[in-house]
Amino acid sequence: MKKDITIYDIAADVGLSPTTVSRALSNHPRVKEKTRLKVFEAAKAMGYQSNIFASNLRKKRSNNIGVIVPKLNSPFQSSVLAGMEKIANQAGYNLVISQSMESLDKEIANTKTMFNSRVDGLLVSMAGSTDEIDHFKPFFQKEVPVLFFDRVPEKNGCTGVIINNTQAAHEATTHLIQQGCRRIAHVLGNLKINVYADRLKGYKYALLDHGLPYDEENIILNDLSEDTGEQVIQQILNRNPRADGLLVSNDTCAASCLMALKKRNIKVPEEIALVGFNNDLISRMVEPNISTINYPGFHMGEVAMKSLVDHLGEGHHEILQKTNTITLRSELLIRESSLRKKTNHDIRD
Amino acid sequence: MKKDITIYDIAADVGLSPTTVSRALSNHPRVKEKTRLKVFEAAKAMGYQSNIFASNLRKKRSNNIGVIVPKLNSPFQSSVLAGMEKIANQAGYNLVISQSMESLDKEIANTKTMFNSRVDGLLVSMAGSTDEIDHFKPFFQKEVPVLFFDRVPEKNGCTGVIINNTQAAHEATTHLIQQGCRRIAHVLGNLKINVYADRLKGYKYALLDHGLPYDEENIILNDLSEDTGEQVIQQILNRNPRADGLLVSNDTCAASCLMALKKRNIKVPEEIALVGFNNDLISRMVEPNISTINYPGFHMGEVAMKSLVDHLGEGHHEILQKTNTITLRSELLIRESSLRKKTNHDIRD
DNA sequence: ATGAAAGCGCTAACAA
DNA sequence: TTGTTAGCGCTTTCAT
Repeated sequence: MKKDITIYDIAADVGLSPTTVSRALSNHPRVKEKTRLKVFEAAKAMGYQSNIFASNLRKKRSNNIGVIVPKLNSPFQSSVLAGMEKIANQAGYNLVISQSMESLDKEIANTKTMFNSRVDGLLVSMAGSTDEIDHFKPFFQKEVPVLFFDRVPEKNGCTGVIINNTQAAHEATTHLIQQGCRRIAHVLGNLKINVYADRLKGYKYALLDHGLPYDEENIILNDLSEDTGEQVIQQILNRNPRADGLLVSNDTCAASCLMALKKRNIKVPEEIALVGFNNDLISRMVEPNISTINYPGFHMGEVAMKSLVDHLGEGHHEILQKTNTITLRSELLIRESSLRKKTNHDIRD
Repeated sequence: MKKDITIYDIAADVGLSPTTVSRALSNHPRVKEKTRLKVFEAAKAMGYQSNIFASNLRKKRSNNIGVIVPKLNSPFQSSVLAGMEKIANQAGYNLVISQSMESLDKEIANTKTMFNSRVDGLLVSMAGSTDEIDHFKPFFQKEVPVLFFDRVPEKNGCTGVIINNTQAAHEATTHLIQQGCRRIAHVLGNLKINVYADRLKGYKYALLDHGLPYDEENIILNDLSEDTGEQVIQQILNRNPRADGLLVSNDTCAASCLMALKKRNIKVPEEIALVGFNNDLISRMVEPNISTINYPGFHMGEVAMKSLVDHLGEGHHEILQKTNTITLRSELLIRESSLRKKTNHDIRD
């Protein structure tokens, strides 16, 4: 490997000090325009590449932002990441991404790695099995900003970007009730996760608000993956009277349930009305279209990254504390899978 | 910000030289076990965090691997990334990810950023508008390994991980012909991209092999996004006689086409048989299920990252040259959308 | 098995 | 506007 060109080489070449070269290259205002140009020219001619390691060492920052997600290959998470990348890129930050695979151990390991690689900030959507946040302590202690999104710790004092899951589930459940459903089953992921715990609350409250009984047997827990539908529907059919409404916590599982229902010639929405979550592509593509909660992943990514970047840029360490939680708007999209009668609700999509 | 603990602090504490502390911390063999333990203990007690910037500066490597994809939020790309993350994580590398948004300019900018941040290696799936690879020259010159995946440059000499797109399209087209299709339309993305150019070849050869005419009007180009189906079907219906087979270059667009067909009560597969690409979730969820090419995204990510990591680990700069192209197996999954008569082909899924 | 010394390339405080 | 000086914290010869 041949030796890299350094600012010393440039300095020697143009007859200036390394300091001036450094300043010129970083567009420091107190450098004569002519000097600046001369330096840039020489740098280009000599094939100079700034050594970011040295710069990092001096400046004590990496220009990297870490992101830890449960799984990279999920429609929601990848939308979030796309939004984050957009903003980070604009702001001149690099994105270092890792996945926890829903495992606390991996999340801890990833957090450690992120800390050791000295990211300037960390964005986290927590793993399903995570029930404590001790592993973020090093960040807190060192005052490296940590911002949670979507799946946030219950503990107070953590900053996060979320939607109002309680409200969303309440709205969806209410809608089902308005469509005439009286026995609504609710399919959820791990209740340790705020997202699902909150939705369960919203579901309960909606039942309560309409004088319907809450029955634990209507709560079905699984990992919401694409092949869970059969089992969900099986479980529903085992009961008598069976459910006439189904609120599923993501569209993949909702679509899977729909398939299982269609296989058995159970009419949707007439016999069982169905509402999903996320507004994934699939909810628009299956037949009937699945009513769903429009969950703004891309936007959530943008907002989360924007707050972090602003925070880093301005250097006040209070903002992130002040704005403790950012709640994004979500909305129920009513489609064929739950619409039994025409109402004032218009189908919007 | 209070001062960080350094190896000097530890050295002072345990009464050793910084050198020995450094060696102990990196498990150098020529350090007495007892010393090693003592150092680790002190490090832990004092809350030491290795300064990776200094280490990078000395070792001239970042432990980061860069990845540039066209879009983060695509089912295929996010699977690839998941596979890459898995391997990189295991091997102790961090993933720095950015997206080109299908734009050459952004790809160039991202490449520059990756180069400046001194990633140890780069994985790239090229943007649609990229038709030259000059922007990777700095990497080539500095012998930083660059490995392409899926969308690779036509130019020889670049290492890449791909599937045999020509063969895949050939197989799919042949299948449609065997199902009795005689006028097969082919929906593709930007033909600058090897992926689509190769598929077009495979499609043509298959027609040729079966004595069918190639008609350019059967080639439909668009961005394969979720709302392209209407337009595709419109275009097909404008012709007389209309197509009786449809090969679409991804499942999202295939599903969209399917919707448009169903809307018009055109029977699939009877009137128009349909084959997609990628084996995305959606191909299994719509009705009828869409026949598709199983495109191993996750595996492609694993393989690409594995080759890169191996290459970096072993330090021989030849391997990557020798194995010029790794071709992964893909396969046609025959489902309802194209199966007109029972054959020996079993429906596998 | 341990240590001394040098330097990776940059930036920031201070000086001129 | 430019330069001098002094590290940032680590690793790596080379010596002991």
